Amino acid sequence: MTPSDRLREQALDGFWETVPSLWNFVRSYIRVTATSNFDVTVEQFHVLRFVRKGMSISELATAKNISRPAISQAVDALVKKGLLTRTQSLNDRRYVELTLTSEGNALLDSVFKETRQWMKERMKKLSATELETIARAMDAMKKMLD
Amino acid sequence: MTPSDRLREQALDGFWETVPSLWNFVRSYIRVTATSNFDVTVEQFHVLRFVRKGMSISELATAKNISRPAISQAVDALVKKGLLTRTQSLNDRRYVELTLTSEGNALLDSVFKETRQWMKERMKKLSATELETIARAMDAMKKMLD
DNA sequence: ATAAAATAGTTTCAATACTTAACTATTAAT
DNA sequence: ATTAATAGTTAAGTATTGAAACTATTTTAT
Repeated sequence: MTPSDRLREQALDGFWETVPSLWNFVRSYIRVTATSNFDVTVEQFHVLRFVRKGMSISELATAKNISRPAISQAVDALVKKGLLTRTQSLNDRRYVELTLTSEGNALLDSVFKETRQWMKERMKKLSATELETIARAMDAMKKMLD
Repeated sequence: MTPSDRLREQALDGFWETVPSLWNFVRSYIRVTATSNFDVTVEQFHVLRFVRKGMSISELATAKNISRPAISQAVDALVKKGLLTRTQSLNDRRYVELTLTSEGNALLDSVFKETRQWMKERMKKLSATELETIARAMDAMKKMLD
């Protein structure tokens, strides 16, 4: 085991002790906020999140690892709720462009804003140095995605 | 906006740009490993994960935000697959103790080992300094959970 | 000590979500 | 000009989920 091997192990241990529980914690907060303030499930909320990023039906299916028909049906429900709209793409008419309605956008904005506020409050426990370390660590971790 | 307010904002931006996609990425890898090497869904895999932590049916339901009956039925499926067993607790006979079988333990070990190896490989892109930063950042982030 | 309340889990059944297979419409490739 | 590939939908069957009602056990209150 080389020294840099040991460093990787340490970072990895930290990752597994922290990220899954923290993300689960944040997700639970989103769940409660989204389902109590608005009539959407967490899954529907995440569909809206991906739609705002500009994802198509197929991309959504790949990203969420569920079938295209399942996404198509989830989109149906969101269209019925008035949170997004379908329009045929002009460039390639096989595509359906998903667009958030103003209600859909407002919903996402509201949930995100509230979650961010809650997280910022929790971050008050951290020192300036710790906050800087986190910001730098996040940049480094991004490289694992390429 | 105070200076430490700005630091919190920066750390928060980093969090949102990194953690959801990275965790999703890792989860996808686990999904493929668990479902292709073994006959379990990701959800079932996560149930096994929580069982190994010693969680009861009710705790599992709370942690995963689904109903007790749903967990009870998911446990049924895992018992039928020979991955875990139910036994009445001796201390409090209302409780059902969930225990992984050797097959269940082997499955978790195998998936975790493979995932860790894959992550370690990806971490080779990172410098020693970056790895140290990540390890320290993880410790700091843990404090947000209390 | 005993009745009432609370807790842990299960069963049943109806509602929801998901998958596979077959389909339409459109674009790309040979 | 066919053929193949891509994007999405529909339909039908399967599997997950949650609400309500239930058993068994333990705790609380009287």
